[in-house]
This record gives sequence, C-alpha cells and structure tokens, in this order.
Amino acid sequence: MTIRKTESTRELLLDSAGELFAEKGFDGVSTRMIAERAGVKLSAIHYHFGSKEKLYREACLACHSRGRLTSIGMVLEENPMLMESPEGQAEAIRSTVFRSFHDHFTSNRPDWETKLVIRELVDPTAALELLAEVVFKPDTESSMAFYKAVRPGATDAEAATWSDLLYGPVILYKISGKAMDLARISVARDETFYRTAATRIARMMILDAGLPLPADLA
Amino acid sequence: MTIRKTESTRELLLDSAGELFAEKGFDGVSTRMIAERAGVKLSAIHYHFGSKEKLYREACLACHSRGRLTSIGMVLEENPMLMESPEGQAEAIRSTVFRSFHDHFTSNRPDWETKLVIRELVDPTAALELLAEVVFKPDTESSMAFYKAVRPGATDAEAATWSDLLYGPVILYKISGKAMDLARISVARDETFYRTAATRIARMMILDAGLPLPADLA
DNA sequence: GTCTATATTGGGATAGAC
DNA sequence: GTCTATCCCAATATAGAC
Repeated sequence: MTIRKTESTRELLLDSAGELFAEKGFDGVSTRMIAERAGVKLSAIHYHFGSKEKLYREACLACHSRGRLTSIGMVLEENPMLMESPEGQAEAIRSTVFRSFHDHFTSNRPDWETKLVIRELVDPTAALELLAEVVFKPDTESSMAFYKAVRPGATDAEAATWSDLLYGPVILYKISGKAMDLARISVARDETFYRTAATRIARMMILDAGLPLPADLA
Repeated sequence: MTIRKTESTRELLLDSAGELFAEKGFDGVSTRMIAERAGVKLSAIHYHFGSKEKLYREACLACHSRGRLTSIGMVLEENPMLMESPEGQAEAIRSTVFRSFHDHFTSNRPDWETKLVIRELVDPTAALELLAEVVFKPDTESSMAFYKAVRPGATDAEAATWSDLLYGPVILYKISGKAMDLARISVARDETFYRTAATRIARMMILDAGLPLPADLA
C-alpha cells in the first residue's frame, strides 16, 4: 500500500490475499482479484504458491506470525511476578484486556493480519486445524490455567467459560463492525467507545474471578 | 429431513437453502447443492425465487420470522412488572440470558434458523441492511433502553457496551463451535457447559448493572 | 409447475515461449 | 520468474417442451 516497490512478488501476493480473504472469506475472493490487487499476473499465484488453497494457508500463517493476538499467557511471561498477589493477578487481567483492544483497534497494524485468523473461528476451512494448534489452543490453555490458579476449586468448564469471556468480546467487535454501525447509528465505534468496552470487560472479569478491583476501573 | 412429503417445493428449497447458507455462507453454497438437498430440480430455484440472491434474502427473512432471537425487550413485554423493582430487573436479565442460551443450544429448533441471521453479522451481504432494521436494531435498542432505565446517568456508549455483552457471548458460542472443540478437547460443549456459561454471564451482567444477585446465581 | 437441455460466464489451473 | 494463451470445469441462469 505504501512502499511496495521493494516487496517481492511473493510478498505482494501475500498482502493482497490477506486483505481480501480477511474481508470476504475464501470463497468470496477469486485468484484474479488477488493478482490484480497485487499488480502481478494470475499465473504468479500458482508459480509461488501452487494453488489458491495453499496461498490461503500461507496467508493465515503469515498474519499469525506478524500480528499475534495478545493472551494472558504473554502478559504473565513478560512479568511473572504478577501471579504473586491478588493485585498483580487483577493487573494481569486488566492488561490483557486493554492490550487486546489496543492490538485490534488503536494500533496502526493492518487489521487483516488478525481478522483473517479470527475469521477461521467462524468460517472454518482446512486451515482451522492448523490455527487451532498454533493459536487458539495455547491461548485458551494459558487463560484456563490462570483462572484455575486464581480459583483452585474451579472445574474445566468454569475455567473455559471465564476464558471465553476474556477474548470473546474483542473478537466479536473485530468481526461484526459493519452490522453494529447499521444497528445503532447513534454510537460511534471510536477510541472512546472501545475504552469504555475494555473498562467494562476488565472490571467484570476481575470481579468475577474474586480479585480486588484496581482504582482506575471503578 | 423428517416429514417433508407434504412440504411444497418452495418450502423444501427454503429449508435446504437455509441449512446450507447457515453452514457455509452465500459464496460457499451452489444452487446445485441446494436443489439436490431439497430433492428438486435446479430450475425450480429460478422459477420460485428468480435468483440465488433472492433465495438467500428469503431464507434470511424466513428464519427470522420462525426463530426470533430472545431479547430483553421480549422478556419485559411479556412481564412488564419486572421493571418495577431491582429484583425484577435482575430477573429480567437472568431470564434473557438463560432463554437465549436455551433458544440456541437446548431447544429442538433447527439451528440454521438463527445461525443464518447471525452469520450476516460476520459476513455481510446485501441482506444485512434489511436484517439490521428488522432484527439487530430493535434488539439493541431495547437492551440499551433497559440499561439506561436501570442506570439513569449512563452514556450511550456505556449502554451499548453493556448491551453487547448481553448478546455477544451466545452469538460467539453459536458461531465458533468447531474451533472451540479443536482448541480444548477436554471441555465438551454440552448442556452443563452452556448452563455454566449462562450462569456466569447472567451473574456478571446483573452485578455490573448494580442490581441484586438472585440466590440461584451465587 | 416441472422437466430436459443449453447458453454464458467466471473460476482455478496449466503449457510453453521468453 | 514472468508472460500470454488456453484448457477445463462448475456455476448461474434461461429456453422451451410437456
């Protein structure tokens, strides 16, 4: 989009394909559209990737490695001391929620890089199995482990439903933007809106885990 | 699938189309697949509906009229007295959440009837505008009005984010089932799981609205 | 209203020159 | 590695007999 002169044909194709697949899904995009947007010839796709399906898989993996979804496991890895007090645990939740929202809505990263991964949740293709192993499984495991550490008696189902609420809302906001704009014209999905949402979710998740509420979330 | 002998060709096509569109999306389904599943000839589609796109629109509308998503507006209409006490308001939330989960996961209604509507949230087609007016707008308006009645000082954005959390989780569960099964094989999405989820969400939403928690949600 | 063709387009993929 | 030209098939849609 900007300084693409230096990008290789392969990278141009990956970018174009990622954008289009994220927006319209695998079936909604033709190889001709991808080639045209990339400014290369159709046959380049098959030369570099072999098939449309393989290009799709490559795009999923590329966008995963470029734009990782924030997980509570990442936050705890960066600052392991957070686990040592209820206040720290609450902060880990707050940080995870706010960083997730930042990743998706206020960072300047192109949004197809995560949207494509999330799309597989909803519209599973053959790439889902791969992504589940590399992305979804580690993330849910880290948040379920966190919840069980905080509430030792919890069942798997309880940990899972808590974990779902940690990531679910941001996923839904990421995916269903157009419908929201149509449904309520009075509420703009701007930075303030997402801060309001993140605040509410962080507060609810911290309280529901039985942890003390940080002052800035009251 | 069961007693379809008496259904008209038109109804057979609507059912088959609804099921397939809900599962694979507009682009993922061919008219041939629809006709074959319905047990009718391809040309019947164009005779009865004119085009694939018109059939899709009809299917969206049909499934909406058959399987309405539970909204807090419906609950309050059925029992207006609930608004008259904080306990009643809390019960309205509890009832909305549990009925939503029942509609989607434990009723014996075919799930394409709501899944197709929800899919438009994620994969907008030309039908989205119509559905936003008929489905999404009334539902979000009723829940935002409810929140504002409970918390008079609330902003539009606050009401909107609360409303999103009321319906969001069940939508996400409805849509991303396959990915969840792959991501955590230890947790079955059975009736117990969904009861756990509904309990947690109802509890969080009631507390976050500043209302008293019913005894059965502790 | 339902059938059997068939028209027509657009899709993914390939061959072979350069 | 990239180009042009083309193959082959599946898709939507239509025509016209019954």
